[in-house]
This record gives sequence, C-alpha cells and structure tokens, in this order.
Amino acid sequence: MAHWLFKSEPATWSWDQMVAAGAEGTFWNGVRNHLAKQQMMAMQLGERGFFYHSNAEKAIVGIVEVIRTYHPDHTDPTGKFGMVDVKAVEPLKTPVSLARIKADPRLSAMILVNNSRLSVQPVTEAEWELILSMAG
DNA sequence: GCCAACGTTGGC
DNA sequence: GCCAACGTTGGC
Repeated sequence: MAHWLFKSEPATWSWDQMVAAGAEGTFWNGVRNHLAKQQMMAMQLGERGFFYHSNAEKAIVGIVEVIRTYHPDHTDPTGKFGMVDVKAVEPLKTPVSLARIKADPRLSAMILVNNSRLSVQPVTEAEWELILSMAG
C-alpha cells in the first residue's frame, strides 16, 4: 500500500473541518497541478496519507484515508482535473512540524522538503514509519 | 516548440 | 511582507 501526503492551508480547509466531515469524508478538490493529479490517479481505496497544514502551522497533524478513487473535479471549468475523496482517520498525538522533518537527515529526500509547492505527494514506507514514530 | 514574462505558492 | 521556486501562458 502506498502512502501519501495532502497539503492544505488551514484557512482554506483545516484538519478540524476534515474531522467534522466524519465518515462521509470530503472530496479533495481544487488541485490544478498535473503532478499532483498523477498522484491522485495512482491512489487506491483504503490507502492512507498524512494531512499537512501549510503556512502558519507547517506541521503534519493527522492521517486520512482514501474512500473514493480518482473522479472528475466538478469545480474545474476546464474538465482537465479530478480529485479523490478522503476521510479523517486519526490525529497525530504530537504534530510533526516541518522544522523537525528538515532537521532529520533520514527525511531529507522528502518532497515536502525539496518541492514544497506540490500539494499532493507520495510518501515512502520508510518516511511514513519514521514520521509515525516521531508523532508518538 | 522555445523561452521570456508573469502569477501563485509557501517558507522565512 | 518579502522573495525564491515553480508552473503556466503567450508571443514569436
């Protein structure tokens, strides 16, 4: 099973809103980047990803699960982009900040560190396990 | 099809 | 609020 990272500005869509959406989850719309689109197209039902707050907070705060695979994004007027649906699984006991990720040489290859602008990213198994352990 | 100009994102 | 990085647009 592959792992992922979803980035969101808390002002636009926060972890609290994600939790409030419950088991129904929500669609992850608004992605307008082909690389991010490719990640979403590769996602399988039941795969999990980190939920990252960008800007003010800059930390991984929770875990989400893919509950619907790639389908068209109705908010995209060009029809070129799609989205997946995700639901909140659980918060991290301790959010893992970007500063901690950057400070760990084992995480230096993370896309979050090297291409901070990509909004949907793959996460390797090793990175996934390491961040989970950092979160307690 | 190339590349310069521009807009957007996101860390600091 | 600034600026670097990156993607996209549009002229040629």
